[in-house]
Amino acid sequence: MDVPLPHLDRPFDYLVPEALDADARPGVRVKVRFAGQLVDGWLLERAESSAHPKLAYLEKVVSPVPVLSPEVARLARAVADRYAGSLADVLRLAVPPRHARAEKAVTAAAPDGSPTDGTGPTGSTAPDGSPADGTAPDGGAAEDADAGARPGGRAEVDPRGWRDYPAGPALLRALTDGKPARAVWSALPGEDWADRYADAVAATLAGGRGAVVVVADARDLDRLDAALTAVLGAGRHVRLTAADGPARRYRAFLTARTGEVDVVIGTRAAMFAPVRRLGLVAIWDDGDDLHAEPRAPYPHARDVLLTRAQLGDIAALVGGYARTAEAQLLVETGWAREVVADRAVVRARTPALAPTGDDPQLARDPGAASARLPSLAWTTARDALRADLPVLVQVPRRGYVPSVACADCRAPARCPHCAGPLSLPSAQGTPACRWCGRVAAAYACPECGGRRLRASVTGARRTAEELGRAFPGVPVRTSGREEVLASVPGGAGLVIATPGAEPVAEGGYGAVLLLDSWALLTRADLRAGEEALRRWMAAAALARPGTAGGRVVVVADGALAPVQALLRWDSAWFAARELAERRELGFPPAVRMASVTGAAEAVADLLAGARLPGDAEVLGPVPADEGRERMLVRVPRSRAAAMAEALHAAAGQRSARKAADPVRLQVDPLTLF
DNA sequence: ATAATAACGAGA
DNA sequence: CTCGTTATTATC
Repeated sequence: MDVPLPHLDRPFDYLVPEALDADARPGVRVKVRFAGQLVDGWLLERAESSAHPKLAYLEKVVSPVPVLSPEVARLARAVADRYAGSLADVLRLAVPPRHARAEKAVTAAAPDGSPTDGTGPTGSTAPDGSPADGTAPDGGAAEDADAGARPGGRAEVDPRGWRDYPAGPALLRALTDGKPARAVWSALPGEDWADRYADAVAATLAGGRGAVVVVADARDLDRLDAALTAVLGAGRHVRLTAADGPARRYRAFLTARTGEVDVVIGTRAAMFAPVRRLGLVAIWDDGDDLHAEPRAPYPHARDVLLTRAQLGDIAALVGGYARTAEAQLLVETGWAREVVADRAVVRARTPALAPTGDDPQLARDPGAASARLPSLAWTTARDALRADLPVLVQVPRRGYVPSVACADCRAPARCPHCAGPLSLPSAQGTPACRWCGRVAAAYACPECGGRRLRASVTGARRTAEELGRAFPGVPVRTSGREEVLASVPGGAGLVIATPGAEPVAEGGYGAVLLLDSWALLTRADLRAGEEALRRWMAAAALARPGTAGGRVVVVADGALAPVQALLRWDSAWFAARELAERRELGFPPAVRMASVTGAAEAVADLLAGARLPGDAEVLGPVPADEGRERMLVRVPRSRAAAMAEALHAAAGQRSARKAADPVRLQVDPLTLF
């Protein structure tokens, strides 16, 4: 039933009139009379009988196309359960709105009009206790390198692109063999990740199965699209993204649903794409916050894809230049195997990386001083430009959440009681926790013992003009929110980009400068360090290797862990450290958290009615925007399913008695404070 | 939203 | 004890 009320989140039985019998197949959209009015719904299954005494008739079959495949239906239910949401909400994300004209065009092209049923070839039953509910996933780690003889006659995919990663060729073989390999891939700097994903997709196709690949934004999608077209030729894959508009999106969806193509690539709108005999789900740069769906129940593309892999014996590939704590958890639990290069190869490929203090007084070169660049950054850029190589300058956007850090060592200040972030109500005020509200009067930094706190503020933003003045005669390009450049030519030139908008340079950048890192690192966010490293690595990966003169300068204290990880190009090390810290502090993904946001009484009401697991901790309240407040519920991962069910049920009770003020439930919200 | 159903209370 | 009215709760 396509109604958002949580207490109606269950199937209802209807009689099928004779006239609709042929069209009323599982997966079609229907209209039924419900509580007196016509509502949209999904036909989930046909049955001979019903326990319900008085049934109404199905009113209408909206379209005979069974847009909801059995595999996606099962996935949607699992995702709803994981995120304490309703099936209807997930289906709204999973199946794009119908576009009649697009439907006509596609069904005319595929005259049989009968989509394949979307289950994997193994027809395996879903093991319950998927990664969705947080239990340590069992079995199914990536298959061993020597997979043995394969059935003859299959096209072999050239594994050379993956040869820098010892486990890479085995991964491709496993994909071709249809094995549910699961890999966490750390891409080398300079790696053409899109080509490697194209290899993986081609290997999957060679094994007779399909693939879904999700990327964060349109630029990454274009790149992947081009790589796939180069490897597979045109017509073997389809793009599925909300940005293409309703008609094209629905058309792409149907092309996949009818089995016309076996490969769907796209932004997070593609994570539920129905693909025939799905054999591989892949995500690139899973740390990008664009992978988090902003509509209820706020599922994350990585988690949806991994749930999908778990439910259907499907291979999974989680890749990026930097590794997230979530990906690290997959590795540490044995659910996935890491695919990384040997240190010697890493060393050979990385640009020369160096930190530098950000005190502009140190800049003795007149050009550097005028641009307020640290001396090393300026000379590095100058040398690259002299060698007729492009220079990338990464500048964070403005607008960071103010937070409090130790004035001595700059470690973010956390509440001694619940490890929430501290804030300073006023310049001279006592710091207070933004989670539990406790006042931290006698705060002492756990890192250095310092007792003084400072509010972190962003420095003045360096502008393109300033840099242009520092390097007269050099062309300056900008790539940012308004206009994102995909690539720039290879000659001398300055490129100023905000994180995520860095263009690829032909032949690689001679120098990459990472400025204002201080602002990135002190954001009041659990993921500040991880996010900073992710952005730096994404930019630094565009530089030439050190052996070819590529240099990267990060304006940050070289002793800080994220900076260390960058200098050593070792995000696995950082992710392991990050995950360990989150275990200690009790943060996701080490635990499962849910946030309950709404009017104070409504939040209290919901939590009072929730039969939470005994070991659930309730933190808060803390003020949220627009006079609402927020409570956090924390449980061990083994209790994740129980917590989600309890919260969903409590929301159901509220909606059943028509409680007016809405409450927002979010499981593992991206930002905790 | 609306209809059923349960709960309640007053009057016979 | 029954009927009429009002809260409650499902809604095929």
